[in-house]
Amino acid sequence: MPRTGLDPAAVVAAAAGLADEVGLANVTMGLLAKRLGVRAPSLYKHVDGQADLNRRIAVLALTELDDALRAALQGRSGREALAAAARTIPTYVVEHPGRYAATIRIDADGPGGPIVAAGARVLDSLSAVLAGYRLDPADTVHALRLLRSLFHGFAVLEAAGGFELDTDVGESFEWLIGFVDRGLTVTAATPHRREHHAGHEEGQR
Amino acid sequence: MPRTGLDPAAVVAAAAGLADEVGLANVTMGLLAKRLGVRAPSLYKHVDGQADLNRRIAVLALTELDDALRAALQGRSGREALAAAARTIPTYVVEHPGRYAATIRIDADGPGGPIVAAGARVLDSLSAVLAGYRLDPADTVHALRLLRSLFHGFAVLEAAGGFELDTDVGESFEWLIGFVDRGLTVTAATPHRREHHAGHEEGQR
DNA sequence: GGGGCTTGGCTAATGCTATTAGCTATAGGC
DNA sequence: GCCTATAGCTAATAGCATTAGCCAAGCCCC
Repeated sequence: MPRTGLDPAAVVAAAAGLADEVGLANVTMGLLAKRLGVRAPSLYKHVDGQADLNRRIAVLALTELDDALRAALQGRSGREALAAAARTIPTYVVEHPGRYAATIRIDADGPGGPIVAAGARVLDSLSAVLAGYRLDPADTVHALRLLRSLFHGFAVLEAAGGFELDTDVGESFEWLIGFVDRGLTVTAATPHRREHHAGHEEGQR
Repeated sequence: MPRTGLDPAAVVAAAAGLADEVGLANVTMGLLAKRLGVRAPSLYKHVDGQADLNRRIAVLALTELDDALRAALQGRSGREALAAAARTIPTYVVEHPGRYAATIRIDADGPGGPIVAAGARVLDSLSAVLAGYRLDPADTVHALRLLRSLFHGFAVLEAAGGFELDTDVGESFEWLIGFVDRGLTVTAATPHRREHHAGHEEGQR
């Protein structure tokens, strides 16, 4: 039994590739082992079972996604940056559906965990998009959540083939970017008009 | 072996409840059978295996969600309708995470399938929200996709506990509704200015 | 009211999955 | 050139979905 020279990174990379090819759910230890020219139990010398494997794929995916985002944002700002970021995410999801799926079905990972850290870097990159709009600081968190929800939702629905109608998805995408861009622009111009949420503190000021 | 009086609907209902309690992934045939006071193989007399069960849960969830949406939209329009719809979805997802999860991990279902039909009804309800804004018809499809992506993304992220920051999620939610409402209002006022997508047809006109 | 067919429930068996235990031989440090 | 840590192996266990084949409960119709 010759040493194959495996290490955790190689196992995770192979698993990620396999996930993109056959779907995350179909990545069995046996199949992955075969891909690596090894028997299934040997994988446990490198990763700590399937849950751990999923977590590592998720970290890989978030890291790659963040790299792609940073590259796309290089030298852009404002609407350009927004469009670039918005395009990057669905592109990644379509190219690497298995990897991205791993980021969704995470089985918890403490606040200090590597998944959260990798996710935080992605959030930082998205924040960079917002920086160009010079929002009121009080609006920034909300806008960030808007972008996250929107990009995530759009990417997932597109990857799942959820848009049945025949109107071109790319066209919707451009429309959507324009919509958000205009919205953020006027938000920046009229900073933080405090919405009277559900009746609290109306009246004065 | 007394007849228990099961039928497909009862099995699906039990499975949906179980999914909400223990998570969709942990709904095993054995556990479901135990819940129903029956042995696992007996379930196959009512349901065609696990894939079929998932599909049926998805249809149930989409139907319930649509009912909730219609109820919430009764007598409302414009921003009121938007807010009501937007609130309904995350509420449903938080209350029925297992059921909603089933709608995401669907393993395809032909264009005529019941899942697609149920999804279409939800889309119709969302369309009703847009009706109040009197958008240019050319904008409607895009706006619909915006709402879907946004609501879906927000609901999933909230249910997954994806919003780490300490700023109140409810506050973000109100902010987000205001953002979309303002955006849709101005879109209605300046109908369908054709975006020059990616460089095509600029110049004249 | 009884005979027969439909059918919902059962047990037993198969095959796939992840995972653990314990062995062996290899590669690198000295 | 040995010694040790360890990458890989085989064998075994346990949980899962699913199929095959049996049996009795209940309903329809006479």
